[in-house]
Amino acid sequence: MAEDRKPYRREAEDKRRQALIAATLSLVAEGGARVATVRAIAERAGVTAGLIRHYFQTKENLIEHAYRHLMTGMTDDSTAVLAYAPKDPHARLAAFVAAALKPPVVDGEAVARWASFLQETRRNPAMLAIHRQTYLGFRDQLQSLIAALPGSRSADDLRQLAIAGNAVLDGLWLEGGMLPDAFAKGELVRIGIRSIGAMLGVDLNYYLLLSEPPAP
Amino acid sequence: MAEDRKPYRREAEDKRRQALIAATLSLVAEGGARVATVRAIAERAGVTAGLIRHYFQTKENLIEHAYRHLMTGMTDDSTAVLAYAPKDPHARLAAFVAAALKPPVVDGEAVARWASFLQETRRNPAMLAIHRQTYLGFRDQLQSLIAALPGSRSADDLRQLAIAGNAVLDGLWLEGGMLPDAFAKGELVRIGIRSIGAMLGVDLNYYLLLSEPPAP
DNA sequence: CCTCCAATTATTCGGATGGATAACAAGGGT
DNA sequence: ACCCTTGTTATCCATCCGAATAATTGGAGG
Repeated sequence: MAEDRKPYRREAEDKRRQALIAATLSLVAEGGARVATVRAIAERAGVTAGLIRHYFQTKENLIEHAYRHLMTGMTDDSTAVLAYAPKDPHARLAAFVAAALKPPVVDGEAVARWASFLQETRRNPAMLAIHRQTYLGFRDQLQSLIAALPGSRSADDLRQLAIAGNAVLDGLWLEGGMLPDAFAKGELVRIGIRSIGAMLGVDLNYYLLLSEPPAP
Repeated sequence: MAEDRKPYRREAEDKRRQALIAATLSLVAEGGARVATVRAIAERAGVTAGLIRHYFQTKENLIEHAYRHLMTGMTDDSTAVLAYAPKDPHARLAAFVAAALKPPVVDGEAVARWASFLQETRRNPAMLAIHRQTYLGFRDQLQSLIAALPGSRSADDLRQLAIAGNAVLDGLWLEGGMLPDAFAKGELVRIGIRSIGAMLGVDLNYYLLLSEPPAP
């Protein structure tokens, strides 16, 4: 009997966990939760199925880690633009809104991943906690950008504007990802800037042009 | 051998199909797509698993029918209010927005169902077509309500307002269903009315009060 | 160069899944 | 009253799933 045992390298715990999470996310993006089986995940990560349980108590635990990774990553993609944004609060808000309505944030695969996980939040309290945490995190980010605008607003006013602005971004992100060819290039950004500006009583479009001069 | 064969009644094709679709939706709402197996669906519908293939070529086909049923039902719940709404176009729009942001439209189970199906739209063209059709149907409904307002708007303007308004409703519907206790009673309606009104330059809240006098 | 822990693979298990086919019977047609 | 169509149940099948356990081997420490 020729025993051909798969050769392997030992890797750092962190590297393996990251690889398994990445494999999970890519599989979920392609085929939904159905195809993200322990065997498929392991194969994509270049290991065998048993190893998953060595790093995560259960498959659900791996799913939770992948979900948190996905959500914090998307928030980070939106907030990253603030590092290079101008100091003017209007321009900062405009840049944030625009970033949230363009690739890589707006992306069909991201929507598919997000939806796949969403259904799990109903019966898994840990997943629901991650959802709440990341949703409120993004909304607070938006709220602080609004609060930085000149003029004073009541706390209740700020809250309502942040919820509404977040809803616009969510809705546009969703449909832009699901039906990309139903919107012209740049249309989502234009609509988002216009409507959030209208809610705040500010012409954000002007400031967007300031922070993003047209390419020559 | 005591042969206990399950007694049964023959039913009209339509009745059986409806029962199977209803069973599918209720199962998906409770436990996501994972638990909506042919056996579970059949049991909830009071039949045996084999019957599903008698009415639907495959399980996917049943899922498609269930998805269409869900989506058209939700649109209908929102538009139903128009039958009793006043004639004033502002009040009609306000009533429509309010209906879309209250139960039974805003509902955690509905969000769960919707998300479960959403992931299927990426690889199943039939499901994507249903999504596009129902999304555009709802948006067109909103656009026609906006078009009925006094004052003339360009076609492009109308389109942008409908997309933005729809996005607000989508986003609020989503988070209201996912995190019901993160919002005060009536808060979603207030925010939706306020922000869509701001986008249109109209105080919709006034008209909402007109069409919905406070209960005594 | 050896040793030994643990990272990794391999094997096994009980059960669930969707689909296919065969057997049966309900109830309308005549 | 008795067919006979077909709605419905029952059974079987190949496959896959997540988890548990056993067997190996990589590679760091001495």
